Amino acid sequence: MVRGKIQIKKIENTTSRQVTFSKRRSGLFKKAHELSVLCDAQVAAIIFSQKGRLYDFASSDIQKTIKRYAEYKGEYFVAESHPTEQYVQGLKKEMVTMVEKIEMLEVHNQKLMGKSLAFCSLKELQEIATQIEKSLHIVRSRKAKLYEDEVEKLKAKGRELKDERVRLSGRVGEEPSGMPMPSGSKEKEDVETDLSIGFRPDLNILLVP
Amino acid sequence: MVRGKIQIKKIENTTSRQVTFSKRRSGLFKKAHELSVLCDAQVAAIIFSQKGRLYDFASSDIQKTIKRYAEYKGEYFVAESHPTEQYVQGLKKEMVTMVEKIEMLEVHNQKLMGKSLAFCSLKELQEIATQIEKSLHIVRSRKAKLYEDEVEKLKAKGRELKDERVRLSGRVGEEPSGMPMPSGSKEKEDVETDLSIGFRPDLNILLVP
DNA sequence: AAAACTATGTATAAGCT
DNA sequence: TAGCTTATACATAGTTT
Repeated sequence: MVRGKIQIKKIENTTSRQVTFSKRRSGLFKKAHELSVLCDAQVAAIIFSQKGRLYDFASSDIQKTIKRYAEYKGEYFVAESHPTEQYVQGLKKEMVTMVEKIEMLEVHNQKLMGKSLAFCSLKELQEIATQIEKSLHIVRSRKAKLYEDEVEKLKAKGRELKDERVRLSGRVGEEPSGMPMPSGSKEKEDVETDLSIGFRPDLNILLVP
Repeated sequence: MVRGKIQIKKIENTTSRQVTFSKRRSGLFKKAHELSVLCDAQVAAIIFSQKGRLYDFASSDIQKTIKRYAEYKGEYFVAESHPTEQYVQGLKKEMVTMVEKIEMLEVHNQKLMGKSLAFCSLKELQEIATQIEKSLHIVRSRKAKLYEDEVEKLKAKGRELKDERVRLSGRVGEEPSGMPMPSGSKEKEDVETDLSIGFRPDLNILLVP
């Protein structure tokens, strides 16, 4: 039995509040349903209880309704745990960093290639020149090393061939009707010349520091 | 006077439907408000009329409520005009391109600085060396040009100062009781020394190619 | 805690202005 | 079209089971 009209303010008694919540919640959803049917309207209602539990009602698909609301209002609502505007901002920030890095590298490259020097100070030019000289030295050393290795390989190959020839000569002695061999000195010259040709033209450039 | 209980189905009479919509809508919002106050709940209601007009109610900020709903359900609601997955994919693709460019530039830089040459062929080393030599030549030319310009400027300044001195000497002759002036030769020496000091130490480095 | 009850307040359909 | 009235249906606070 209702004693009199109630005040619309928070019900302090927990049990009573929870009961009222349950009753009025279903009443609200019933009214929402009736409104949607009677008047052919799209209705959605979302209720979070004091304890944080969600109750919802929608006359049709609640997602569609919320989406329609978002479009109507030109806003959007995103769960924190999903790829968000925040995430996109992060990507963009990263891209800005990368663009800066690319620009930095390009400028550095340009300077190392002797371009875009118009606004360099003498001091800066000196630093660049020093760096380039250092680089040149390293590259030339590396080239020289590679060349030496090649020469060593060729010499080894030459000795190998010479040994082979000696061995073959011995066998020729055993079998005098073998194919004719060129004289030892000529052969050696030829081998060295042939094998050197591929590198000699480079030597002036490669080995003059 | 209500004749009897009504059927919950669409009201066909347009006027009557609109009146009912208006009445029940405000009734629903009133109930929603009461529920939120009595039970300390977070309540939001969204209604689209048949004509597509939006009416909403929220006990607090409706955006917060919808966002909370999105988080609770792990869903998100996006207006069509907002950044899509497609857009994010585009950004990522761009980033891949940028990463590749950075790597390419870094490798190029390294080679120009004489690093990471271990796997370069002789031919490649030669190309790098040629590039570096070209760069060095350009940088040195530029340095020489800058230096020449500085020297020219200094010479001009020196001439200017000399002229000034000559003029001042003339005036001293007109007004013998003026403040004492240093001797002409001493002054010229001082000026030239001062102006040169800033550059002379660099000259040896700058001009020796 | 949940469901049922019931007296009473509230919402509202239809009529009226 | 809107606002007021009023009879009636409906919702629900407080109580009981």
